[in-house]
Amino acid sequence: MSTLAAFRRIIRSVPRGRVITYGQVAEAAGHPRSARLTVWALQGGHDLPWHRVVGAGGRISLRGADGEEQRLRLTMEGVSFRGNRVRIDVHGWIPGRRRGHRRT
DNA sequence: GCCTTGACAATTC
DNA sequence: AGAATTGCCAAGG
Repeated sequence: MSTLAAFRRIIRSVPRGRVITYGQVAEAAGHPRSARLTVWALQGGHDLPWHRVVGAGGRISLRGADGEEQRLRLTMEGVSFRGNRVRIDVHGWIPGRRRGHRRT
């Protein structure tokens, strides 16, 4: 499978109401230190749940209107925020885990 | 094949 | 806390 497909597969695996970080996508796709590849993967990704991909610590990396839309979409899915950060401790998704509850 | 560009991340100052 | 710095990997020019 192509690297791109691997990344997109991970992104697509994130269910509604959950979020994943760029770094985690990369890690799950087999490129542990390449968060930027997630950016690259999202670029062609029209059909991907792009709004469920957030920055480290739950930061909304998009600026302006795009960021607001992302936040809106996430909120609509039931994702809660703390300031301008998604509560990844609550909504974080880790591929392979059915119950995204972090544990140190 | 070298240089630039990315919706990033961790570190350092 | 915020800016700058470096690492990362693939694509496009």
